[in-house]
This record gives sequence, C-alpha cells and structure tokens, in this order.
Amino acid sequence: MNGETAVAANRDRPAFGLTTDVVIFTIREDALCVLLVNRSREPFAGVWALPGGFLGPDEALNDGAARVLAEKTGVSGVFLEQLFTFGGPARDPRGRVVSVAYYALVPYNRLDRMAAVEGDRVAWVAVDELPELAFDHGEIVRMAHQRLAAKLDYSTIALQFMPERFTLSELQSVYETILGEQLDKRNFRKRLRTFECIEETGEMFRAGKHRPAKLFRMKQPGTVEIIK
Amino acid sequence: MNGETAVAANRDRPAFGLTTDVVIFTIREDALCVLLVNRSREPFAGVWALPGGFLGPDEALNDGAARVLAEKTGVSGVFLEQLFTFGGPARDPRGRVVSVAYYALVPYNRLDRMAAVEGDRVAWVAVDELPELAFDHGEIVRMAHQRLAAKLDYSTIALQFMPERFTLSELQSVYETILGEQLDKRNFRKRLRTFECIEETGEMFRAGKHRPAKLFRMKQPGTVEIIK
DNA sequence: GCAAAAGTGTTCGAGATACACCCATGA
DNA sequence: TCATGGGTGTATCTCGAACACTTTTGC
Repeated sequence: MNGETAVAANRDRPAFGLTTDVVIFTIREDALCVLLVNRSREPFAGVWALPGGFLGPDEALNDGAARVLAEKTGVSGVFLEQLFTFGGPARDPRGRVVSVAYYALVPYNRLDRMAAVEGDRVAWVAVDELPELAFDHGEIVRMAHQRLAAKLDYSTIALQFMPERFTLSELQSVYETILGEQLDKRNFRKRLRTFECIEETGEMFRAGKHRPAKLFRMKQPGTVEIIK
Repeated sequence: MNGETAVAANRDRPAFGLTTDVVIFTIREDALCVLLVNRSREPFAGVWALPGGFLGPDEALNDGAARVLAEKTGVSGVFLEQLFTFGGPARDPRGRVVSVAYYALVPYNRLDRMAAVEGDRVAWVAVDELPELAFDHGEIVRMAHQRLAAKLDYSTIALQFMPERFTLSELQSVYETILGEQLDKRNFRKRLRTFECIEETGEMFRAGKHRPAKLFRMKQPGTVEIIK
C-alpha cells in the first residue's frame, strides 16, 4: 500500500495530488482585498499564499473549496465559482500537484470575527498591494481579479459583496473599487433600475450629518443574473 | 510500490486519476460538429464519448489536451482552451478521476484525411444530434457549446474555424451555424469592418454560376481578439 | 436573358453618456 | 446657517437593427 489513494495508479494512470486554492475577495475600506495565509510549513514557509488544501478522497471540487473558505473565514453560503485549473509539472516542489482554483466573494459585514486558524497567520491584503506569493498564486489572483471585473459588466455579481441591506452609494462604491474608476451617480442608478434586481426596504440609514439614505435589498439574494 | 505515481500519496494527500477530455469542434455541411469516440473498453464500452485520456506524469494540462487532439485528428496548432474541471466523486466508475476539459476549434479544411485511430471508431456528430454520452460528457459538450456561442459576441473566435483564405459569406455561415440564427448580410459585414481583423487578399473565389467572391485572410492568424 | 450569390448605404430607435441643482440632516 | 452626502431629469450621441437593389458570373 502507498497510503490512502482514491484511485488505483499504474503506468497508464499516474496518480496526482489535487488541491483547491481559493481567492477570497472582500471589500474593506474602499479596497478590493484577498485573504492570504502566511505559510507555516515548507514549501514556501514564511511566504504568503492563497488559502487552500488537498482535496479529500470523496470530496467534490466545490465542496473542497467551500471547506477551505469556511475553515479560514467561518463563512459559508456565499458566491463561490470555479476559476481555472493550474497544473504545470513544476508548480509545486513536492511533486505533481494540480490545483483547481476557485474564487469567492464575501460581504464586508460577515468578517467581524474570523474563525481562529491554527498556526497559520492570515491577513486581508489589497489586490494592488500584493506581496510575492507562493507557487503560482500571484497569477491565480490576477486571473480572478480580471474575471471579477469582467463580470461586473454583464452580471449582477457586485451585489454578492453587499450585506442584506445597503445603500445605493455603498453599492456604487463597490463598483468603483473593483473597476478602479469613478462612476456618474445618476447614470449608475438609472442603469441599476433597468436590472430590476433590487428593491427598497422602506427603511432609512442615518450615517452622519447629512440626509439619510434609503436602504435596499436584493430581490433574490444569492443569485447572480446575467444582464443585457 | 503502487505502480507509477507522480506524487507521494498519504492520508492528507490522496492521489487522484487525472484525465483531459477535449471537445473538438468543427463546421461540416453547415452544422457545428464534435468529434466522438466509440469506446472499445470498459467502462462504457460501445458508448460514444469525448476523446480523452490520462495525463502523463510530467505533462502539462495544455500539452495533454493537445496530445489528445493530435492523436485523434492529426491536427495541431489550432485554438485550444481550458473549459472547466469536472470532479464529482462518482463521475467515473473506475474510482476517483478528475477531468480537466478543453475545447478546440478545427478549420473545416484540415480534416481531409484523419489520422487512423487504433481500435476506436470515431465520428463527427452535429451538436444538436448527440447520442447519450459516457460519463458526464454530455454536460461537458453543452458547456463548451455555450462558451463558444458566448465568445462569438465579444471576440473574433469564429475566425479560428476558417481556412487561410475564405469569403465573407463563408464566415457569415459559420456565425449562423453556431448561433442557430440568420444574420443580416450588410450589418454583419459592417460590424466585421470595425474589428479590423481581416483583410482582402486580392484574390477571387469562383464557386458557381454567379459573381465571384473576394477572398480574405486574418491579419493575425492564430490570435483571438476581445472586441468591444 | 435568367438564375444565383456577391456586394453595398441609409434610416430609425434604444441605450449609454454628459451634466447641475435641490433636499434632509447634524453640528 | 452651513457643511455633507442623498437624491433626481434632460439633451446628445453612438451603436445596433431593419431594410432593397445593383453587379458579376455561368448556363
């Protein structure tokens, strides 16, 4: 026996290590951030990396990614989508390890207290201030960011960053943060109206010494619609 | 020893079988077709399936897909892109096998004589006349077709189906075949002009008892541009 | 001269863009 | 009363959609 294998390996059917790495995005202080883990073990001990882990022998790909997300953030039930599979022969010094990368979007109010993580140190880092990352994780983050920005144009994915109730200015700020450009308030709201994906709650939000803002909610929380 | 393994497996790092399945598209007789293989061995002996195979221990994912493509069609150097990774625990009766699916586009003039394939029977089948497929290959083809149709809207991917020189009517027919709808000739040509991705060769193509058509070529063969 | 596909412009409507002021509140 | 962000409508432009006739060839 060669330890626990999920498949019988032989000359025609080599066996591979399989991991999932998850790009966990959130918005903090008007910056798009990803969760990084400072690795406690080799390879790349002391280097920042994406949260990830080996897939269980009977675990679906999605379930593995959701497990990684829950382990590091305590969060579940949020947007989680397969990104790409990275499998260069030399990407992991331990041997042949293929990684199925996912990306997740976490509303900024669901991170008040993060689940404690044994041994590893974790941090939220702005995507435009990333340090050198372990493995090919830098490339993974770039691809995830690009996919996210592209989806802003043709889907309602940005709503996945919002708490249950939110103001239109907060939502606009999320768009501006991801796209890296300012948007016109009137055009933004007009376009939102055509999507018909949010509605007023009737409640107001008082935030300072100025006029209170209406609070909105998604009509169908948890769903991302393709638009236009 | 447990046969050839590309990674040391143990309790925390189970070993997986890894395959690539390739959705090879071409256009034949005004139909979008995929290449299918009639399986000669269990599992699913006698059932139609996508061409695919186990990944070599030192083979990159792209290289594995390109190898499958070359083995079945004799073609290389064509458009080939990762589609999605399928890894449900029960998708393969042999055990835990994860498949990284690719899709490829082959110009219709490069299939004159296909490479002989040992034992297996292969066939081009129109995507809207698919039989039941082995494993989850039906789902893979559906996803590939959807991706291809989506990319027509925002890229020049359709040109990857064209031979070196082609007429505008031929190209329009490719669009119509994939989208499953008729297009207006004048609007189609006007829009093409804005892409600035093809040019006249100066040559004409005589096809029958009617006016000859100008032959065009891609300005940058092999590249797919994102448009608008 | 006729059948058959190639080639070519203009009009119209919808949706995106640009743009400036009044409103409600807390200090 | 003033500073601050919340909220709203109109004019313009651009791009996609609809649409018909002339040209060149083979027979």
